[in-house]
Amino acid sequence: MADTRTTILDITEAAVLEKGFEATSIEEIAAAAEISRGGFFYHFKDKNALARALIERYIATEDRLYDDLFARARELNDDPLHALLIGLKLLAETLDDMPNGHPGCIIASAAYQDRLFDRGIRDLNRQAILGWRARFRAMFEQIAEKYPPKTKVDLDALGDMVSSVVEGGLILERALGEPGVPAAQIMQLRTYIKLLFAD
Amino acid sequence: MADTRTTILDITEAAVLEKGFEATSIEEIAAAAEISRGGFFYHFKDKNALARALIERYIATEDRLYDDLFARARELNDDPLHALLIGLKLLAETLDDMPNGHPGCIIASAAYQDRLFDRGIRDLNRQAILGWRARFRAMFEQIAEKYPPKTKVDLDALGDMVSSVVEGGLILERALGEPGVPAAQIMQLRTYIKLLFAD
DNA sequence: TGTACATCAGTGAACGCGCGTTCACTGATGTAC
DNA sequence: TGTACATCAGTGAACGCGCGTTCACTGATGTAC
Repeated sequence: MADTRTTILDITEAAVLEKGFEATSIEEIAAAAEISRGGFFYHFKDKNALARALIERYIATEDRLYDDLFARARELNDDPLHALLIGLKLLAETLDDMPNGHPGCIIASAAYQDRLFDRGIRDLNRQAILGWRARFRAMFEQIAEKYPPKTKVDLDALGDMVSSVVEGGLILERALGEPGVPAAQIMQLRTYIKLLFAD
Repeated sequence: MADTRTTILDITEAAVLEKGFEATSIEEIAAAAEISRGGFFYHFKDKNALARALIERYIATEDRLYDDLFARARELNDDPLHALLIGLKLLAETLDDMPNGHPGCIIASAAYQDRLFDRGIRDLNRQAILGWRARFRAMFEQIAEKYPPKTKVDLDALGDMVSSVVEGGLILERALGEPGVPAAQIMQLRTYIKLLFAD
């Protein structure tokens, strides 16, 4: 079996996606990991440390996902615009393939429960989102050089739109109980980018 | 002074926007309303009834806001496309004028804490979002009739995009501590619609 | 005009439960000499 | 090869606090006759 720490993180991730961080008790995590409540505190000094570890792990995974996806897209087509359009399609497919809710929810939960967490965790969240803004902004700059946009456009806001549309889509998906919203929203963003840059 | 029930709802709304529903205690609401904890339960049978009343009130307000905004826009320009573009600009301005966080947060909180609430509240949330989808879808249908869209487009997903972009923008705004994100995101959506329909 | 009763809008003490956290202790494994 | 000690990965009982909720009671206002 995997080491207990990883097991705890896996269990917590699933529980948080299902019902949020505060509603997930240490008792329940410990039971699922088949250790006692006391045993849990051997691995994490308190509940905040658990949240931090979870978010750190999620951000690392998400960064790797974006790296892979857009590198793969770039291999398929060397043009910056077409690579991004392919990448967004791959992203939409990936979002659809995540049956138990995309871990993006974890960022959103943290944003909505930030009173529970300490400053370090809020900074983590913040840096992750700024990182994604910069990542996509860089792509858009490269594209804009080759394909002058049809209208003047705020590239930071456009870079944010990836995160914004995924997170917003997740909220609708949860509220509606209707899967596939984030993927559909990403495809809308893709159409927007196509209209904005392609001739 | 306003009646106590309304005072309680106002206090709760502000507190929920600041830190979420679960983190807002009845003790604290009662203290701010200058009544005892027991007195609170004279007005609301339990905490769930408070949540329901808050969300009902929010949805009604939001519906009225959309009614007003797009009616005003339609008065300024009778063309369906241009009316919508004006309406979105007005919406962006309204979002920027809400200093203490837009109550949209309340829908998002409810989506992220839905384990806390009963089925009735989840249905309320669901119906509200479906209502907004239908509202914007109707506008897009009217527009598409006059201005054939440049690409095939899923009008339901496009209708959802208003909610999705506002909610997603709110998450970024909170996580970044950077005001103005929802408005900027709405302006991006506006550009998309312009490129999609206008010649 | 006075009396009896009902309703409204609370008070404030008490209860019980769940939850995060602490702490003394334990058995298994690893390391030094 | 055996002994002593340290570290790892826990156990399980106990503590205390906050929170939602209940309940008997109360003073002010309204209504019937």
